[in-house]
Amino acid sequence: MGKAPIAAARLPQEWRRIAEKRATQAGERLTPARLAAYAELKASSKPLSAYELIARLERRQDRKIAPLTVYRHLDFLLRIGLIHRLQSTQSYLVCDHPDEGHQSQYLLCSECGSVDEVESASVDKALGNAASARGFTPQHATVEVTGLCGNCTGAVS
Amino acid sequence: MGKAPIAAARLPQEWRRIAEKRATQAGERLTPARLAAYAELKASSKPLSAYELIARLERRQDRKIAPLTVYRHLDFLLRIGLIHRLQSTQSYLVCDHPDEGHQSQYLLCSECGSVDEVESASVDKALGNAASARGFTPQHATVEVTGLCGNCTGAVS
DNA sequence: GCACTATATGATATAAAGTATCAACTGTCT
DNA sequence: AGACAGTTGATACTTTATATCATATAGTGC
Repeated sequence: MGKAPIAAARLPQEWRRIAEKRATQAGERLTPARLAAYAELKASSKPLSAYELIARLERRQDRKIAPLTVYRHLDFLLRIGLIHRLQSTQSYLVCDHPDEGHQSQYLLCSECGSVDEVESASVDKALGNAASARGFTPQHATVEVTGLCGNCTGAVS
Repeated sequence: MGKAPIAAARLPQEWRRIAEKRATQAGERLTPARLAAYAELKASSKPLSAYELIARLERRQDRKIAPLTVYRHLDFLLRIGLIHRLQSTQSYLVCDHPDEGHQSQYLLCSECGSVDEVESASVDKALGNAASARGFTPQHATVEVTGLCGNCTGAVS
């Protein structure tokens, strides 16, 4: 079995560099398979479920891929902060702002499926206050708002 | 088949009345099976997964219950606002404040599993601002913060 | 009370999402 | 090249949730 290079979705150089940097910083390796998963998510206009991602990778690479394999890639990408998992839809999407120390909120349009990633300091602060008022020490916040995006607001019958 | 009354967990009268009121207001029926599911969740000190709930109901009623049945009861209870689903743990818990028009946030302790339901107006407001700044019309917000509760903060090695 | 209708429940099967275990490969360091 | 750590693959399985179709039950008009 010669090593056929893994076919991957097109990924802008800029994003590839960010991914490499993050991996290196975390002391992890950005392998072709991991990169392929990342590129596939990046190429999608919408968040993908793990199994949608598997299907797309299988189509592109023309071979079977075990769920566990992709879940490991997703774990890796989550771990180094390149992607995010939407809890309310059990799907995955690339981080728009893969900077350090971000705490994001997500606006999910129930009409068109688009997702807007927001970093609101005031939301962050309000949450911090609410938590500490209860003696609670926050580690991670899941903030996902469903509703209608700008395009879809008013466009619904 | 005589109708054996469904065995249910003890539910304080006050909560039962609230449940009946909410069901009536929604024009829905609070059947024994639905009430049993509600009582079982209420009796639990922690959120339950759907299948944990099924197991408990089966034990209490000493019979098999199909998943779909319980999911329907959960849907009902969610619909009329008596319970809430935690997205980050895929589990269900009774609403502490089953008042109208509540928008709650949840503090989940990763150490002891306890959950604190919070209604912070400032979080709500900050979220509303962030959304409208993007032309986004919110319908529902999922806000779940994991961390350490008051009891567990500092108690961890 | 008795049929009528809408809703709720039950039985069975299946889909979707995620994990466990163990073996084989790959890349890096020496 | 040899050894080690980390990564991937193959197979099976668990957990979470839904589809379909038949049966039962509760409220409504007579």
